[in-house]
Amino acid sequence: MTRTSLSDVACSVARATDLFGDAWTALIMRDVLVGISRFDDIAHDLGISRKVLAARLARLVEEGVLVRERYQDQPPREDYHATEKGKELYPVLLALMSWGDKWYAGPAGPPLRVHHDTCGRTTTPVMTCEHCGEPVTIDNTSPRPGPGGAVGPGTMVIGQLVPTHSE
Amino acid sequence: MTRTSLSDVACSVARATDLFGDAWTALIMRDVLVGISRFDDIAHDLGISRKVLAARLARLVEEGVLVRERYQDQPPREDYHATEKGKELYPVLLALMSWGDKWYAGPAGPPLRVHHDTCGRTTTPVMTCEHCGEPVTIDNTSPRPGPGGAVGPGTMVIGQLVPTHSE
DNA sequence: CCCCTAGGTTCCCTCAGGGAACTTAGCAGG
DNA sequence: CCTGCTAAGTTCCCTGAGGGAACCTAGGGG
Repeated sequence: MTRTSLSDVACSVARATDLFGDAWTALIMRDVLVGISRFDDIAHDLGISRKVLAARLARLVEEGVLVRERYQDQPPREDYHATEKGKELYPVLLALMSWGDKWYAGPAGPPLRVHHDTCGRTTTPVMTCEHCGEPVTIDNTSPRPGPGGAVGPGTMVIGQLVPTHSE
Repeated sequence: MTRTSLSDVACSVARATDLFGDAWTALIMRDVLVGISRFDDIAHDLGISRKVLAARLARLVEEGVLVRERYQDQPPREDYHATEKGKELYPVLLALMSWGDKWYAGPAGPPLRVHHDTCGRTTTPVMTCEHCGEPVTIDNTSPRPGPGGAVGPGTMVIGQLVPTHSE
């Protein structure tokens, strides 16, 4: 398939998707971030093929999202931990989880809750503006061309939309 | 491949990933949300195989994320628009974009900026707690079992982690 | 001596994705 | 009238990625 590599496209969604837009990668990151760090544990937890898991982990290490660390010497054993870059994928997982909770939770409610240690409450995370703190939605934002080029899939349209009408 | 359907797993990340954890789906949603609504336009914009695009659109309509609407009668032509459920995927895209901007933007900066109409500024969206408004990160949160069952991949670990030590 | 554990690698098979040609249906031009 | 264009798919064949299970390697332990 060669999966049409998207990393060269001038769109950060495409770049992120090139790595993260894989059924397993998100779940592997969830596991690692939640504390499941060993190969066999992840494999068993997800029911993923060991071959695919090895490939995904190698890719994630290569991308600097995970690090492979030796946790004992005799015999040598390695496990995986999130780097800063990896930890910052947490909001993506939260966004996915919130959406899944809202639209797919059964009558019993969501299978998992997130406790916000800072304020001591169960939280539903919200995407807000760093400046005003108000929620950011599709309806109260508009795309603008950025400095990093405005060509390629998707971005091309922004150049057409914005100058004419700010919709 | 049958891709090991994850929708039956008691984890909202897995459920969302089952739909969204696909290289193309995120990009299709980005296009539709940004105003690219016609089949040929999306196909051309993304460079996606028409066969796969038809399949993804059908799936998204089936899931209630998009609606197929007739925009002219003679000849009959249909395009695609996001439902409320679809629009709420926007935070997921924003999270992906923010992450991609931070870690993959070239020296020129991000290819696209988001203008927050509410406050009139270019925004970097942040995941915050709905209660206290403070940022939500992996380090200041802890997972708790929810009402919707605590079995299945990933969730099983929460039950082991939380009662013993809140790490 | 054999087996166990942990972290992979190798094998074969199937099926999803890529790419391009074909289909359908109305309208437009010569 | 015949040809061509547009938009939205559908069909075809081919490749290669994912699933599943067996195998490999290296250090302990009984």
